[in-house]
Amino acid sequence: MAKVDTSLVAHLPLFGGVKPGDLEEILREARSARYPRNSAIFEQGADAQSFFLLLHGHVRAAKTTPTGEQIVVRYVAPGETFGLAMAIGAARYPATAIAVDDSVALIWPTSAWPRLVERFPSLAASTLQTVGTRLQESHTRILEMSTQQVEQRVAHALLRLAKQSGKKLDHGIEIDFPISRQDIAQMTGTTLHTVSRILSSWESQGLVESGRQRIILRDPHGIVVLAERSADSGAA
Amino acid sequence: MAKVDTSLVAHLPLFGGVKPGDLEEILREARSARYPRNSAIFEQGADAQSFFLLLHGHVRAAKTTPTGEQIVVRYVAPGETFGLAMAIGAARYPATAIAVDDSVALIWPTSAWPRLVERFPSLAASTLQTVGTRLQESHTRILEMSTQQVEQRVAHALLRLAKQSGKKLDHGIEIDFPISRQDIAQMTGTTLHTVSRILSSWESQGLVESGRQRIILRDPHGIVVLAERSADSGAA
DNA sequence: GGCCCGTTTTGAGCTATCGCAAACACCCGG
DNA sequence: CCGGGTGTTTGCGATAGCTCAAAACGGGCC
Repeated sequence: MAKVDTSLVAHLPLFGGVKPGDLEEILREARSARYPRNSAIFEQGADAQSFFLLLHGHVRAAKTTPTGEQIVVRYVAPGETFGLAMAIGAARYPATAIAVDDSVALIWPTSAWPRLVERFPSLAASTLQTVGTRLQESHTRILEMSTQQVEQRVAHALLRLAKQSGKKLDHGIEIDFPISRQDIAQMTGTTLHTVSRILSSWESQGLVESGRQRIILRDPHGIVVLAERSADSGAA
Repeated sequence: MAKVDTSLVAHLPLFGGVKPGDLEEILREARSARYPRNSAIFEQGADAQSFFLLLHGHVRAAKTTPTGEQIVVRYVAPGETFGLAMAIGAARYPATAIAVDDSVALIWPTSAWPRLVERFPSLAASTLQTVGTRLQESHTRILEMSTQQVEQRVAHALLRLAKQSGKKLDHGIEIDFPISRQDIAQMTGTTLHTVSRILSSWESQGLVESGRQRIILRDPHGIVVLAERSADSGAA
């Protein structure tokens, strides 16, 4: 088990109220692991034995229905925690986590959590913040799904991805990991067909440039305009 | 300010790790207030000056878009906390809270939160659990909105309301506060018209009995069956 | 007791989006 | 360099649910 350099993670909000020396103690309880692209990190319904902090790569958290339909709960970017089932009192993971790119994560055993929060109460506080923020994002997503049309929802989704994991190019912003039409459909509550049609249309308007599991926002502002349009006035 | 009887609230999960004497200290920081039916407790966007524990009545938390459309985030039942913006690091309320029935709540000033969690770390832990549970419910709701038809979503919504706030009658379960077709529409991402049609149809099948802001589930099991039906086989 | 207002019901047409199906493009491995 | 497979595009019909409209209903207030 390689020792983790504290400087890599010290600035994360998670460790907000933690002294550098203490940070080392926290990290000592973790190990790290590599996950190749498309490998599963944990499966929905499995025992929540660990929680994670992503160091490199990108992870997709997805939830599956009994009938096999799936939605993408979120994409995890480096510096974010995931698999926090235990902190919220769940014994099993409520979703499946897949590395969408070669990824590296720190891993703590779930059993270490009670001890850690007792010793470092600020961990509970910052985790509460994190989970609270996700709850708000969740509500925003519900609001969008309830009130907006598919095109607007896709626009919002792409803008969020760009903000979270966008790589700035001189001719736009590229989403920095492989993402398919299907994935976007599962983020917005629609079908890959509809997403494909929308992206095709946008491409012809010069708003995006896209290909196999790859999307570049050429005109982010134009997409913002689309996203905020209140359901009338389509293109002629 | 009337003193609050600790026995009323001691059993709540929120106060799980708190000693009875300490509980008294926590309650001393709170005041209580009455909210008449249909009055606002706080407005979306307002300064989050307080957080609340509902003692009696029912509260609807709703989120509004810039264009005036609304969704119901959740209904709060007695014993539940709401308005926790501060715990999750928000300076303003992300939703509006309305008493849907004459209600009574305990109120703490937001400013007391840091002190309370420092003194009683278990508060942070139990709040984390609460928020985590809500996050999961939120994800479930997104999953439903993405994969189910309106009728199933309405069925699920009513079953949840019945579980949370159902009053058992000999001829069914009544939802124990005034709730309109519009409210249900805003919980499920549809329109009051569609909800009305669905309830009419259910009524003719003997599944429910309903009227002005009033719903009784006459055949809860039948509704469960509806809720779980996988999008095929309608009635003949 | 009658009136007024918010809620509910119901009809009829419309359309955004789905579902199915088929052709296509691109990337990787051999 | 070619073959196979996954991901993407596009056409076409079907439809669930929306929108608009109007009437009926029910309760509380004066």
